[in-house]
Amino acid sequence: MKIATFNVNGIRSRLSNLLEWLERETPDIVCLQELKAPDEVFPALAIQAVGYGAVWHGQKGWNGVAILARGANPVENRRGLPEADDDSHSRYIEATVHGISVGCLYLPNGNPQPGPKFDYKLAWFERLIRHASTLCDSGQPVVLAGDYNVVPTDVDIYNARSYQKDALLQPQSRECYQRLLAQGWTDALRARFPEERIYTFWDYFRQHWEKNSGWRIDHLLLNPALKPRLADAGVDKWVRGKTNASDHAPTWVRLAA
DNA sequence: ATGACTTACAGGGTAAGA
Repeated sequence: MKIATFNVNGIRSRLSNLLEWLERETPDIVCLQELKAPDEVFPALAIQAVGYGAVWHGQKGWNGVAILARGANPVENRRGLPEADDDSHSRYIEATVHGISVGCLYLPNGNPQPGPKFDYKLAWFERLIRHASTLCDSGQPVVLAGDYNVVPTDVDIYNARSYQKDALLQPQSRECYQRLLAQGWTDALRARFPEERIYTFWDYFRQHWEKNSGWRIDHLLLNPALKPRLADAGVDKWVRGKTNASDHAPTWVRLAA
């Protein structure tokens, strides 16, 4: 079973790229972020036509998350994190698929920092950490996947010095990520490749894709009930190399059975 | 310090991304 996360940077602008990737790689479960579209225009029919059921949580203009399942309909457990009734950002959706609980998240960027956007990022992260604790200990297999907007270490970006003041590299952001992992989660890509530089995002500027000047910010976290099934992990870089690509590439894990 | 790109919203320039 292959589970992937993909920040599409606009589901309408990226639909043909998304469908091409789904048909070529046939992931079983997909977490999407940055739909940038209200719920009523989510392209459910086109996605269904290539064999996927979906649940989605969008909004006008930005943010937006969805979970797709090949040959199945995800059963939605929640939309939005607990304690976030006044949060207008669509950044979290959770569903059960093939016996696995799937949390799909789009963590706030937080730039510029310091400032209100960074405060919002850290507050959102704290709510995620509290909710993740119950998921981690549930005894059920859980994957928590998405665009975390955190560069975990200096090995996870092509040039950490250039971005020392960026919200994604701040000690507070990294400390939150480490506290999340300390609950018992496994960062699947880093577990599969303990040393290598692996990137999941290349911005559109200065030919960064062509020069492989990337960042690792899309993560798949497995709880202890799921970790024993981790068989492989990777990044579908070919998707980033297509014309009209998202600035992120699909990032995935393969599970036994 | 800024801008380099891209998307959405809107029908032009601004907000947002990371």
